[in-house]
Amino acid sequence: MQITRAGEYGVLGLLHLARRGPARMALIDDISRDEEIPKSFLAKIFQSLVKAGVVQSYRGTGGGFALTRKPSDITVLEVIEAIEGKIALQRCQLEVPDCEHMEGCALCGLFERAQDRVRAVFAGTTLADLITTEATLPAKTRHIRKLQPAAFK
Amino acid sequence: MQITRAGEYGVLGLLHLARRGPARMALIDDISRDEEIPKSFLAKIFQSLVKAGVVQSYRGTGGGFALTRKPSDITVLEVIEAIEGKIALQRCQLEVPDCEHMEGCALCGLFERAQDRVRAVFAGTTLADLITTEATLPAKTRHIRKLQPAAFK
DNA sequence: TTGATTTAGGACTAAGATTGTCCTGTTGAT
DNA sequence: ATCAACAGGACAATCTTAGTCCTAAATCAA
Ligand code: FES
Ligand code: FES
Repeated sequence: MQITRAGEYGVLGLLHLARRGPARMALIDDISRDEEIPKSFLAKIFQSLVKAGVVQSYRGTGGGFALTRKPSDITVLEVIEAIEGKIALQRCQLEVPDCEHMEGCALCGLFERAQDRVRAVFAGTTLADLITTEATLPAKTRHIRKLQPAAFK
Repeated sequence: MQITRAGEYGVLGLLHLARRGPARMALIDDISRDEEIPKSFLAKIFQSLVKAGVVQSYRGTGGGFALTRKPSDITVLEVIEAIEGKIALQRCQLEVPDCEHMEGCALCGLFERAQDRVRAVFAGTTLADLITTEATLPAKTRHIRKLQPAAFK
């Protein structure tokens, strides 16, 4: 599976949360508006993130979502795989492989190596890293501009 | 775009050709049968490879397909991108980006880095490499078993 | 307790991509 | 001429993506 909008929206949504600072909550409605992500789709995505334990949800008035950990402890890999399932460059690389050329095929090994590289890149990047990078980008071309970074413990 | 069956079939088809040795031709019919790839689909795929200059086609009786270069001069990247277009982990990475979060978004940079790694892996592997790897795999689990490797000049 | 607010979860759908098939050429050899 | 083979386009079935929508459940507040 490739990285789809769902994964991208998930990371962007969490970045929004991360920029709010520790334990600050945000409504789906607000995130959706600020990040320009379809609301009901984002709601669905955040359900996966709750299940994966990346965020916690609170219902009712004054509720919303909050990160369960510091942004520097949440990797992009974790977020994307929580939403899309394990990253696989090709069907042979899935948990239950469904490629009929299976069993030690040379090509498979290559796909696996490539996939490992991708996962390593994502595993080595946290939400905090992305926020830091964001700060180095020219302000007018930066995607998220509604909130300033805040300190996490 | 992820690596799809078309790309996989393309590489497998070329490996078949490579195993035949220099300038030996093969019919779509034969490749299709030996590699267990749907014939008309493979025919379509090979059209792209002809256009990309990786193989040459000969029509009429005694025709078929032959590699235009040594297997050690054909990279997997080249083959896959000839068939599927440029490898992109995500839509932001396409030639004409269609992501509305564009313009210096931090996430984009990350996707780009991951994608570069993938392309590097594929760019660093040739058909000859795959054939060599194949030889180290246990015979009964090897995918392609119809032909033995032959020396290319 | 009633009602407003907010997430949870499932069913559903439209559009697009993938994975083919099929038919009609075109080219070349005999 | 005729047969063998690729070329190319139109078409179709299936799957995936990218959502929407509706009902329920939890929570808070008056
Ligand atoms: S088993 Fe699918 S490409 Fe090797
Ligand atoms: S522009 Fe699409 S994720 Fe950055």
